[in-house]
Amino acid sequence: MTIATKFNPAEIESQWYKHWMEKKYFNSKPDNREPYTVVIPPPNVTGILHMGHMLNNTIQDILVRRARMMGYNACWVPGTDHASIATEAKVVEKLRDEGIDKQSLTREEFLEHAWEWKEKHGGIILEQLKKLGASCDWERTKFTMDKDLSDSVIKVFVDMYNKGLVYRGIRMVNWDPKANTALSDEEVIHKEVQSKLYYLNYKIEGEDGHITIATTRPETILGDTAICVNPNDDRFASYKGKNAIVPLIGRTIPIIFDDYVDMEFGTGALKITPAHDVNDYNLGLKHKLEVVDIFNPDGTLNESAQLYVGKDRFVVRKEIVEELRQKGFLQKEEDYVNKVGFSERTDEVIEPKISLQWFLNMQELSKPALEVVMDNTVAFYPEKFKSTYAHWMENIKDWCISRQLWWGHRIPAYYLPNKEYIVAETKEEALKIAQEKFPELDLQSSDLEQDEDVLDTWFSSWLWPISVFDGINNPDNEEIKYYYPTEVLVTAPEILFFWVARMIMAGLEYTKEIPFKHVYLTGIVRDKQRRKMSKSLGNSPDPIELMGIYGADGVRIGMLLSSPAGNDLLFDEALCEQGRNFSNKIWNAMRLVKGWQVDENLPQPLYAQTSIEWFESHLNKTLIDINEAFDKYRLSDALMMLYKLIWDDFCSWYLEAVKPAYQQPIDAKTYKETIDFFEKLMQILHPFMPFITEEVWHTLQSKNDDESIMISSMPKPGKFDKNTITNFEIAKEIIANTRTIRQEKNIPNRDKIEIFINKHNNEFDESLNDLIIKLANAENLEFTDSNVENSASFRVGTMECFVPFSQSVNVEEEIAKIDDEIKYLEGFLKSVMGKLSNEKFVNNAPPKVVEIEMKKKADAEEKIRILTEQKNNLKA
RNA sequence: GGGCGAUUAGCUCAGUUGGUUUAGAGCACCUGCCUUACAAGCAGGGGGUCACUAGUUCGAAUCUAGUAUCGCCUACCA
Repeated sequence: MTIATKFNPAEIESQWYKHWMEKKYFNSKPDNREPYTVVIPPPNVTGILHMGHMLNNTIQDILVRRARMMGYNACWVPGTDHASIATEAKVVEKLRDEGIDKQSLTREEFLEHAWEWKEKHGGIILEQLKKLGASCDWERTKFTMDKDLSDSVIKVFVDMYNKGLVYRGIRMVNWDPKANTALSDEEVIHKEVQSKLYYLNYKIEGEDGHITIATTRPETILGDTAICVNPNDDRFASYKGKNAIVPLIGRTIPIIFDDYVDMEFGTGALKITPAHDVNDYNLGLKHKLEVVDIFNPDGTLNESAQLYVGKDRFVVRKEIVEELRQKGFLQKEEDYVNKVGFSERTDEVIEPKISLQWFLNMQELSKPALEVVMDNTVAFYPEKFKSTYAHWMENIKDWCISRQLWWGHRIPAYYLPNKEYIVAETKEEALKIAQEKFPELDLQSSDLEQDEDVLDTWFSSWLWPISVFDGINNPDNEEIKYYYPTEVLVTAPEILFFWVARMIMAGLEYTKEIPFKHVYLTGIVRDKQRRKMSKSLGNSPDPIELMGIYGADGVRIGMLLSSPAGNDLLFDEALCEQGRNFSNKIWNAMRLVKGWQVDENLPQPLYAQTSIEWFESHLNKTLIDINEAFDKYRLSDALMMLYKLIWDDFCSWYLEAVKPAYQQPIDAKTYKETIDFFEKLMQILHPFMPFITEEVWHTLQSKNDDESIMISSMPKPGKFDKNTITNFEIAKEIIANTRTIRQEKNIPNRDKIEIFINKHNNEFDESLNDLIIKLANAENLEFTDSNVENSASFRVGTMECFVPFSQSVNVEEEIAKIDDEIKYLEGFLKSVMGKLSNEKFVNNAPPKVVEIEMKKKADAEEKIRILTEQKNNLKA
């Protein structure tokens, strides 16, 4: 049997994935095992796989595969969300390219195009996840606009309306003039921008004087309905009861007084535009000001503005400044840095706009959702996000849930000819209610007009852990009862509020239970310069290409190696390279083992027996540590422990130790143990590197078609013996030291050396001799009570080891080395003595600590004694 | 403006309720090796007054306060 010297992932990865699918290993049905449920954070249908998905889904797959091997009924539900704004924008753009204007289509026609687009592109990302090895139950794939999920959304909306939580109202909302829709506060990103502060003079009515205000938005003066000053500001006291005149349009507006105004800022006088600024809006309400809305939904000026009608707000800003300057209203302009809101989806500058929208009252919903996180019923990993969460939940505002779009869940509110409206799950039901409520109207179905708007996408995502199991429509169904609450949600901290918090609220409201027990927050994937990876920067590698180069296993390892929970991951292809190298190391270890001839009659050598005992203990101990790391979601730690266990301990020490001489056979017992160890290591590694582990597991020992590492039982840690591990460590240290001596003294590896050990009262496990002789390539190992002439020496603990060599010893060099060691020990001893000579330490420190210090002292003194003696011998 | 968090080796990070040989890992780096599993490798090695200052303590990377720098969240100074 010949095995390629270089591991080639491409060949095996697709083959194994196909095999797992055919065998339905990813599929889950309720049974009597304990469930381990994970719902995928649904990527949106416009997306293609990026590095953030890679990290996120790798983590989920690791957790799910491990749970499956540990005997849980693991179920990972995949799916996508419909992404109202992003998808609608894509479809509109595509139609425009085809020369079709959205406005020329009916809602139904447009939706047909949208569905067509979704069918074509919506599944790309899920297909890409398969390349990564994701062990999702694909038969459960959901989409937020599937019939059952849509019904859930509508049902919840109606229910919340009936409970008085959903209401309709005129509010200042975040308006995206590009997408032509309102947004929630969470969809607005505030950025600092360089802008200008314009000082404008408003004439005082019936006087010669003027009052100067400062504004960053001169175009909004056309919507001004007051000027406001602080009542405590003496400069403006004389303006009480007077009016000002808006430049250019000559509107007369009152000068009002409110201590909201900051006397220190600008001129101390503030222009009030209630229609286009949240604060102004509130002041407007308080002082009963007129509201003049000067903008069209697309950000151009409307008739109410009187001037510049039909022109874009930013064009108008430029032009109006010029006009104001020319006509003498502009006193001065200053550079100014302020924060401006941008749409998360379209990057358009948000326009605060008064409009009639649907809102969800968050006050009551947020309270229990805060509690369950604070008391760790829902545990956050890392825990630090609890405080961020608390801060948001304590300052929560109502959620604007309506969007002026077509793609999404249409709001089930039906308007009647008398301007009343009915909220109901279907038009028929609405009609029935309306007929009962207003019998005098003699209503027909055709009299009811459904609200044109759709719901925020998050209004469907927040039900995800419930709705994928149809728990809203059928609260008592077998699946929701079995799979819910889910185990862990793996997601990015960016959507803690958008999504995580709201899922907890929905979960508690509709199932009376938390939706997940743990929330694992991953870091954000950045490039080496700490920039967030983004399409516009072009700094994100294509994951599919990466997997082609390094293998899916390699990329998975690369993603995980350096990404502790909650810390941003500075992605570097070198990490994937490390992953690939690891694959290759495993591959070659397999080649070595598979190349051995087994001789049934050969007795097991002592060195092999010792090594097996050690590795068994060491493996068990490490497995305990790995399991602990998993319990704390410290996945990188777990991986690193495993990485070292395989590379350093198994390959570099164990295999080298048991490896038979060139072209010699190995004894059957050692061979079997080695295969066992190798298989166990592959099983422990499988969640991290599913493909290569399956391949190696099958190659090591032929398995039948119905066996797979992914459904095998995860090894459980057995007993380990501390002494066995410590003794082996001593042997390793002796061997490493002899290698250093070889290098220093230019003793070729193939030349045998001799080793003499002066134990100086130490216990020494002589069963290690055989192993040391083998790995140090020694002729023999002897014990001595005295100094060994003409040799290089080193110390392991308080044991002295000598390696004689033929050339004459450079005494000065040896003495210098010993002096260095003594110097270090003396410094060390001094720090120990500092403690021990301090009465307070001896009296106050726990006896155990004092004891340790005493031991350190004794050890250091003994070492110094030995070294000094050695030095004297050399001098003699 | 408010809140949260960070600062440990060239880089990315551990350091578990203050004490375990005067700080650990991976990568990178340096030296020597094509030693028949692996140069995508092997063997060995160097490298940090734990941001700064003061304090608490017998003892501080770890606790407290302040300073500096950075990051994230949040807010109505036009």
